[in-house]
Amino acid sequence: MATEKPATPMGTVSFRLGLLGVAQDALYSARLTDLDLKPKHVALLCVLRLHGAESQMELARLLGVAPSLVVLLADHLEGLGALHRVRDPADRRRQSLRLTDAGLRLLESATEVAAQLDREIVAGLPAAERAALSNALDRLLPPRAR
Amino acid sequence: MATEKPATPMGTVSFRLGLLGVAQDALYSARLTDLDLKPKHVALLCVLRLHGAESQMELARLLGVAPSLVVLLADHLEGLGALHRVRDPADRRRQSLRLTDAGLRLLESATEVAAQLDREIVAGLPAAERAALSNALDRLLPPRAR
DNA sequence: CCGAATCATTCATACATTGCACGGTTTTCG
DNA sequence: CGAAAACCGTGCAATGTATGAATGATTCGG
Repeated sequence: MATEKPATPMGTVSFRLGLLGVAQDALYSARLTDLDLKPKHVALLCVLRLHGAESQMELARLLGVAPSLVVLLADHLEGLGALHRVRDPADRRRQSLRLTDAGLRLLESATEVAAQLDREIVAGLPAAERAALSNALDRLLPPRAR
Repeated sequence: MATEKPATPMGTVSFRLGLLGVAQDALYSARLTDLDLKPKHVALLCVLRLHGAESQMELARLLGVAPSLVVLLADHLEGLGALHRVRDPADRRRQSLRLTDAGLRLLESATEVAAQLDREIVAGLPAAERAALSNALDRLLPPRAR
């Protein structure tokens, strides 16, 4: 029979998920240095690409970070020419963040870096397990991030 | 057929693993406030419990953090009465970190917190997928952490 | 026995993130 | 219509986390 009460958190899924995820984040961050990006910048680009966002506030909510951090992330991405800030004419308090062509290309590069990481990391997993992992991640990811 | 080139890193396992893992780490950290612990403290306790360690240097290597951070983590845990520092008589440069009974109980509490998180998080997963996820985490975790 | 290497520790520093306050804008409602 | 309240983005100070370099004690190699 399986262990009912694991002796340490190492026996739980959530703790190991945290360990692995944090390591993964650090690794991805290291691989992104050439692109002058951090995982959070990439996350912002992803949301912009996949959903779009009406305002920086909405972005902050979707990313689960403070609005003032979105300012800094957007500042940096704007500095890279990855996006424009456009005042929403309907509500001039809001800034619409628009992905540029350069931003799209940057996102593609970041995608390739992540894909390369995938090749290295999940190489050792049998296909069935890999699919199950991918599936589980989809289900567990907070809806706001999708 | 599956998508050959995902449009964003959101299509990769590693990126989603990072997102989920970082979120998981933050959530676990929040749940640990009552115990006055952080996930890193728990990780240290885990290593001590599961493998033991001859020195703080070895601990740093196993945890993948700077030796100077182990000092701070051990300071805090010693303050909680979770462990003792004992000079290794064979090599008096080294400190042997010994788990106390209180440390064991603290680790058990931290384990229960993680187990509760497991119940909440993986509740929505079918048993087969849950097992596959657990299995995949075991395989992907850097050996040093096990 | 002496110089190099090792360990734990301290310190200064870098970095990410947050909360708060502020100026400009919109909405609510008397 | 107009004033008060709410909202958005931004700047700034503060917090917490982690690192690398310097220090002192100890051990190891030749």
